[in-house]
Amino acid sequence: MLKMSTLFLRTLRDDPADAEVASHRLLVRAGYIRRIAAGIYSWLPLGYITLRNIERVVREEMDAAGFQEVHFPALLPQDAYKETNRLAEYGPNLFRLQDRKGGAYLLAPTHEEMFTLMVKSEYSSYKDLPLSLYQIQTKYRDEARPRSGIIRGREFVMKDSYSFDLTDEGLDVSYNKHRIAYVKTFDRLGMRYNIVKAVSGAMGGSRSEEFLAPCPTGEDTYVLCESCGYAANVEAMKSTVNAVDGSGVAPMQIVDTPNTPTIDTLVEVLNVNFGGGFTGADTLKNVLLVADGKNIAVLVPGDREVDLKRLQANLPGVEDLRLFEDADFAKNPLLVKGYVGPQRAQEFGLTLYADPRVAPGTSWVTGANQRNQHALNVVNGRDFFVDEYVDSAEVRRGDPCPECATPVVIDRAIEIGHIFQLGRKYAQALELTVLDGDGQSRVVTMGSYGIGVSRAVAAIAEQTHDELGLNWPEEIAPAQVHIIATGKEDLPFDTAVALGVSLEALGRTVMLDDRRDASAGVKFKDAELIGNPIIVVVGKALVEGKIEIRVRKTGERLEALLEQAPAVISGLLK
RNA sequence: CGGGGCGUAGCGUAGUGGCUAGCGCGCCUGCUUUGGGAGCAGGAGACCGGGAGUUCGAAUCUCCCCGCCCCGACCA
Repeated sequence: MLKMSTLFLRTLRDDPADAEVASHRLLVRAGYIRRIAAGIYSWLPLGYITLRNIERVVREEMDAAGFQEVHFPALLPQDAYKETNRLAEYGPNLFRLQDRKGGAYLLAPTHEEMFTLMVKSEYSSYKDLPLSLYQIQTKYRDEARPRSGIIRGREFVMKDSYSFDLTDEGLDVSYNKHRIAYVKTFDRLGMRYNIVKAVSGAMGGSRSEEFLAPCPTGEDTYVLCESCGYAANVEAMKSTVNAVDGSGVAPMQIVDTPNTPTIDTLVEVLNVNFGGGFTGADTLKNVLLVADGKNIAVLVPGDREVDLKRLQANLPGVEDLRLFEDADFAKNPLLVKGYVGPQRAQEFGLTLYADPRVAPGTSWVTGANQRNQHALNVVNGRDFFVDEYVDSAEVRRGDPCPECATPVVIDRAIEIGHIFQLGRKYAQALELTVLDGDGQSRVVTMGSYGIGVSRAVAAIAEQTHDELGLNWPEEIAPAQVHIIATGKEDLPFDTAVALGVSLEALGRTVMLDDRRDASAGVKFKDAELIGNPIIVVVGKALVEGKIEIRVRKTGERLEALLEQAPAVISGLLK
């Protein structure tokens, strides 16, 4: 029983000045966490109990799925990460350090390498597969910008699992087992979430999904089709636009459009000089970029921006992507800033990418590659030729669902889990092979699966809090029942202790506010701030032999006779 | 890394060159109080983020550094 008279806890009446998002504010105010440095937090008793409750649920579900728990050090030699090139890939995001002999170490940002090597050193036969291992470990990433309290820290607790299979079909099975285990886990954690298609990215691999907890303070943007259930990270959203017949379009025509370097100025001049009815959507925007040192052009409708994240995610292998700068224009005098058109892209040495919205046969107004001139009736496939179609335009609310064409909604969310078919990249690099039934050496295929455990504390707080404070689901609250004793006599305090003992005998976790010097008001406020699901008040109603029960989530209040109280309270919980 | 904001007691804050740096919460002592962050009285707690400078005099002005928060770039 957690007794508040001795609990190491100090709640704050005021919001901390350096906390903005609700989870951060409330976790600090309620005495769960304290900041040590940017993105680095200490856990006080209430916070640590909550964190361990989440760990417990995660562990139980992983074990139930037949995955086996191991544990690696957070402090590791750099060697393995060198072999997989992740030292370079992580760059400055990696905490690096030296031992006294000058040996190169790091604080692990994730553990693919170590798991791969561990399996390699123990197993060598296909008969040992499939295998899934996991750990719950502290990870370190030197984020450029830690933010939102515990949502994005530089030190965080993560559950990471890895599956090992001989075949692609086996990987699918392992992947699906993890997916099911994750659904069970997040359901038990009382979270609202969507399973969303994600981009596999440079790591390769065929399948990747994110578990996103919708929340306005989240960092991820995703699209959701409320009709068919399609959900995707904006980067992974597919636009489906069909080719049209452009054969009837009048020939391309070059017109003078003085001082129209932007879409807005162009549309204005078009409407004044060339008849009305033009909008930004009729124009074609030619965005010039440098991709790993190579000049490329991306075509999007003029009323949309290029989403750089989305573009990069859909250009596999490209590591460095940036917009053209003045210096780049200076080096390429044929490319006229503000008047670039795709008509001579290949001639100019540009690889021409187009968003699918710029479909074959569509006709556009675009730059004429001459200052102060634009071209009308520029038809894709007749007047310019796209090298490759790539989803790159910003995604908007109302865009058609790729599965059923219903307008999609866009929402923000916190990523709480990610399941990912890694394929053979790590096994190949670190030579994890097994012998198959024919005695042939085969590279193992892997999956990697993560749950942000400490982040889940914040995500749940974000989703469940109200204006009074935190408001935990019962599986993870510091205690299921929060008993408050009021008054100055011994009776309510003794009664509260006895009630707590009875509840614990029924398997319930109990927190008891037995502070003699705190007023009832303080105890009520603290109980609401701390956010345990059931608040029991032992006080005034005691003269009638009753206690008062309040359900934190609903605000519902009821009374129970003392002798029936344990059963009644317990009955309110799962 | 670019842009913006901020750094005064455990927390929230006032104080734009001039007395001993003020207030609220919290903390300690005593009395009173005990169903919605109680009252009175007394008290402890701050080299005003650090350094250098300007000045008779700096929390306050200047420069440098450090730290924190927000937006963006980046990133799970």
